[in-house]
Amino acid sequence: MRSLSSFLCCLLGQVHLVMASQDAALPKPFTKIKGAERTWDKAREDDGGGKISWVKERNSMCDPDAEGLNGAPLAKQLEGGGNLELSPSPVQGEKHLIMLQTVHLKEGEDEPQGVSQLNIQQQSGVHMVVQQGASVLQPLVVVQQGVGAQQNLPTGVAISIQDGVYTFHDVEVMQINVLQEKVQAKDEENLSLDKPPGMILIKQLPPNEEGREKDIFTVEKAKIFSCKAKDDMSVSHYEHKEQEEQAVIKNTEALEAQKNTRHRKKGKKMIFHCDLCAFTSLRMSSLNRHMKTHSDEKPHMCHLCLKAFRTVTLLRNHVNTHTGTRPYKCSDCEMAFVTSGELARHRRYKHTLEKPFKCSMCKYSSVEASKLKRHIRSHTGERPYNCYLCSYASKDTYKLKRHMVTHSGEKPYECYVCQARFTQSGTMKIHILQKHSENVPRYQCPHCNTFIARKSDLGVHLRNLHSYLTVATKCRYCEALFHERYALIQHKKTHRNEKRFKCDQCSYACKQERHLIVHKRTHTGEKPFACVCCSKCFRQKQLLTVHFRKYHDSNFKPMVYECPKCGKGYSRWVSALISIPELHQPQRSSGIDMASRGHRSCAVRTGE
DNA sequence: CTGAAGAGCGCCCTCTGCTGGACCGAT
DNA sequence: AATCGGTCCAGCAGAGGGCGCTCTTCAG
Repeated sequence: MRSLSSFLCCLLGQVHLVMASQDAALPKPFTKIKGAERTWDKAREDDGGGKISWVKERNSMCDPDAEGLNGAPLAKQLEGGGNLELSPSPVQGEKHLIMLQTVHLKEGEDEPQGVSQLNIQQQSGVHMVVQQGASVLQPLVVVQQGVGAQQNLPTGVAISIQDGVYTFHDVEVMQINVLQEKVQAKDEENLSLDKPPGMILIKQLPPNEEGREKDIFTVEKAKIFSCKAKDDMSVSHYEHKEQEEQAVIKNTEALEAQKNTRHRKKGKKMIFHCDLCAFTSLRMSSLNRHMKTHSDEKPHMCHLCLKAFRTVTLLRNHVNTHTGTRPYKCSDCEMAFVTSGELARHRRYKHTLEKPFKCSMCKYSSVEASKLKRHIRSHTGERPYNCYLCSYASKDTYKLKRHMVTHSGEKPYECYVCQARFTQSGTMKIHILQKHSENVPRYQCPHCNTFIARKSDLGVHLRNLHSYLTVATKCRYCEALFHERYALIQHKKTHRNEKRFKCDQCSYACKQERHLIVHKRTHTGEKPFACVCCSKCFRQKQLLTVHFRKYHDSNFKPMVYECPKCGKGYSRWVSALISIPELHQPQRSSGIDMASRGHRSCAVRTGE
């Protein structure tokens, strides 16, 4: 299928399109509009290198006497069949609202009657015709039955003006309106590439090549309205709703001169369609009711809060929220709801567990279609909601909102016990549970007796200590091999209290290697620590330090521990302590009979 | 014209798991 | 005293459940 951009270029002639794009195969965050502004030459290239014809149009596209590019009358060109050249660039600085319609035809069905079949291009079942005799030239994009479906594209994609991707199934009538309107210089300044999806930005280029680079924005916002397009997952109402509304206003103004409602034959059925959006209906009453959605008229006012509503039903539902009236009560629980739909959905969630929306890629199913749509994003990776402060993009609005807290520094959740503040409610909840609850749940490791406060930390514990190591680790003290760190650590502890460092020259054994090294000096006679003052050598650094302080440091004042009973001084605190029998602490004794050397000696001395 | 039923969007919530800094005991 | 490693803890994001509300469709 030829891209619709080709069609529009075909239709508009020297018109520069800037459009929102959609990648149907791999949806991407649509807040970043991928469709870059196309250059004039690029547009020509995209159109198939001359396969597309161009039609020049004068002030009014409906003018049958308008000249083609080559100066021949338009009607003549049309009569000639084949290629029609359009060039809607009458006066620089004018806006256009193109009226396009797509009509699904059944196989073998001809174009609608009363339409001059100006077959601009026909490819893959899509071609464009121009309505004859209409007050406004209304080219129709005609889609033969099944064309859209054959693309296997998601339903509800009203139009995606990107090469090769656009579907019309589900959209019975589409209009692209190009309004002639004086352009303001300000519009040029406001021109942005970041137009929302579904917005077609059309630049009017001057007829001469030189002026194309400084083109004037003539067709600013030819909005493709489509209620169905809301189904498209790549359409962000979150971000573009306001812009869409502005576009609606613009188009509303544009269409002011036209009738609000028109009807058109589709086969033998009468189709009523809204001029302000793609809404269609077979019933006039439905259209009339729909038209109220485009108006601000809300005649039904709540007497409690003065809020106005379009319908009595809406008002009643609203008033019920004031009064707490919930007429629809669940028969299986205490829940009650304002509407029957809420009750039905509640029953599916809580009681019937019916989940009609099933994911084709996994076993997930959901009660609501929107939940399935959200779930599918976890398969596609689509992240439509972009943070404007960093590169983060979210799959739904709530996560983006939650993320924005990281920029504001806000901590909305406060612990009611210690007033500590948290960014997420879940974090606060676990804080209260761990810090302020009596029966704190702890998670026991299934492989050892370790208890860990948080499940997530148990996961870390399992990964670090109990995961299988393909390469076995050898114990540093023996030949044992272990594939699990925890087992190795436990094994090492068995070496902890054994005197595993043995002297090879005597029976000496010790727990620490450094002690063995010092001991071995008794065999070798090595005394590596020499005093710088008297050249006396020592086997241990500590002995040298004591020696230096005692004999060479004039500032050194040895600590004196005084016996609280007799006042005698001792060089070690333990000696003073054990001098008092009632304070005697055997564990501090190093095996030497300090008591006999302590107060007893003191008594001897004091007994003098 | 009205109301039920259903669809759709939005919002808020919980559960879950990962990450990195802080803390603390063992070495 | 320094280092290492395990646990504690808060921050943060992924995924999904549930409900409020509005709109469309359709039958009575």
